[in-house]
Amino acid sequence: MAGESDRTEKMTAALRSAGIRVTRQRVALLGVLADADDHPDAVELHERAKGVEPTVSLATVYRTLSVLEQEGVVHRHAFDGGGARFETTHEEHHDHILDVDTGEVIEFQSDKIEQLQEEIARELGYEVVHHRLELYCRKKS
Amino acid sequence: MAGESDRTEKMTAALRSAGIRVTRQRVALLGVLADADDHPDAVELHERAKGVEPTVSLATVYRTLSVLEQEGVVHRHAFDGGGARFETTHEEHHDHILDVDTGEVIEFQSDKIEQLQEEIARELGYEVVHHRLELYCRKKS
DNA sequence: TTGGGTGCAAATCATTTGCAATTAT
DNA sequence: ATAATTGCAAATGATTTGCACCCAA
Repeated sequence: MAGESDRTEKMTAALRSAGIRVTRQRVALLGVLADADDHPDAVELHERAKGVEPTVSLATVYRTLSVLEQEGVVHRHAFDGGGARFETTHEEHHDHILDVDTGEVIEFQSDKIEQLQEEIARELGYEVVHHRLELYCRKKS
Repeated sequence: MAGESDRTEKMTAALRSAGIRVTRQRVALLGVLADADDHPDAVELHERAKGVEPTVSLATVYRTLSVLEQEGVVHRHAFDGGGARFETTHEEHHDHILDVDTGEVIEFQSDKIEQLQEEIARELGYEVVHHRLELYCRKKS
C-alpha cells in the first residue's frame, strides 16, 4: 500500500524539475488527475479536488492545468460542446471515440490512419505538427 | 452574367422552403458566404456582409448562421483557437489541414481513412454519426 | 395586417487576470 | 525573507437572448 500513485509522483516530479512550487492545492489536483480514468472538465476536476483539499479554487485548477499542459503531463481536449476536458498524458498516442448519447470517451489507436495522415500531408507539401481525430458515435443496436 | 451565384440561389431556396423569410440582411450574408472560398468566422462574415448591407448586426449573423446550419447549407467548424469558422456545404465530404503558421485551411478527402474510421468504430460496437479530422501542419522546408 | 426578424444591450459560459494576502522554499 | 502562488472578484471573448420596433409575406 504505497501512499501515492506512480502517476502522482511523476507529476510532482515534473513540477519540481520545472522549478515550480509543490503546493497543497496542486498536489490535490495531481492526485485527482492521476485517479481519473475518464476525461473530466475543469469544473469536475475542481469538484473532485475540493474533496481532498477544500481550499482549491477553480482559478487555481485552471492555472495548474495550464502549467501541467505546458510541462506535457496532461493533455487538453476540445471536444464538441462544453468546455475543455483533460487527461494525464500516457505513453502511446491515441485518438477518441465520443458516445454522442452518454458523453463517454473511448480511446483507440490506429497506425494505419496515422500513416495515411502523414502521407496526405506530405503530398500537399506539409508535415503534420499534431492532429485531432474524433469519432462521434452511437452504440450499435 | 447572371446576377446571383448558383450557391446564393440554392441558399435562398433553402430559406424559402424552410418557411423562413428572405430578408435584406440574410441575402447579404448568403452572398458573402457564397463568395467566400476561405473559412471565415462570424466577425469576418459580419464585416463582409456590412459591405453589402450596412444594417446587418453581428447578432443576426449568428442567428442566420445557426438557421443555415440547421438547414444543412453551411457547416460550422470549431478549429483549435478562436471562434467557429464557416463554409458553405459542398457535395463531397472532406476534412481539413490547418497551416499552423498562417491559419490557412486546405481541404482534403480520403476514402481510405474514412473506411478505417468506420471499421474501428464497428469493432468497438459503435457506428460513426459524424467525425472530425484536422491535421495541424507546417509547410515542408 | 401580423408574426417572424432585427438591432441593441444585457446576459451567458468557459476561461483568464489583477491584486492583496498567503505560503513554499 | 521573499518571490511564487492563492482566492476572490472583475475582466475577457465568443455567442446567445430579451425586448420593443420593423418589415416580408
